[in-house]
Amino acid sequence: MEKPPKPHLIRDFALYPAYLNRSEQEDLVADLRDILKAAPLFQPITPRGQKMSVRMSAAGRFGWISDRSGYRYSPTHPDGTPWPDIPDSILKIWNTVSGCDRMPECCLINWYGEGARMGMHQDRDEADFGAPVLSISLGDDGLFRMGNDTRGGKTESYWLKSGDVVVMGGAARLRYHGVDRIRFGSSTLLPKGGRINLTLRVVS
DNA sequence: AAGTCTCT
DNA sequence: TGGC
Repeated sequence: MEKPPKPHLIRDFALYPAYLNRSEQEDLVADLRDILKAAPLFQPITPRGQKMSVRMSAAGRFGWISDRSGYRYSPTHPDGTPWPDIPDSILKIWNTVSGCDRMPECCLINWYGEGARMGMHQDRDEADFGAPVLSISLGDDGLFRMGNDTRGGKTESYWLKSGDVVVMGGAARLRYHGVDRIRFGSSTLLPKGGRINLTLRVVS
């Protein structure tokens, strides 16, 4: 409970650069390996039949999934099994920086390989927008773009690096955001390269 | 109700 | 932007 230094604050979007040091990042990756053994990455399909370029999995009571019948939180992996628990190493980060009294119910795991992107979207499948969304970057640099409460208008871009933590709460909670590109191979954290983004959310 | 898509 |  000693950590958070002052974040860069941009319109209620808080960026904690280098929040995790290298060995903390390595410990997280080791925890993720166990999770992904039980809940393998899958490639979601949008309701209109297009493959997303990121690969996903999750931990916690819910994972976010997309398929032809829509976007939703699901208590099970597409293979039918429940998601693994969110490890304490990750819950600790939530408790230290989220400023939220509820625990996260979903730890989404997004793996971005070479060329993977995430289109601009809002996180709005949750029941309580009072709880923030917390994101942890691991591996290759990713170009994150923040927009506004509606589509269009001016946006701001930031290169997120391994170990960075971002909190979208308050007025930033429902802003459109996305990932425009990955600098594939820019980090040595993940042996196969790529970027992992962990997103913690209260969903119910 | 669309919606993290792809196109300009 | 379009529209399962």
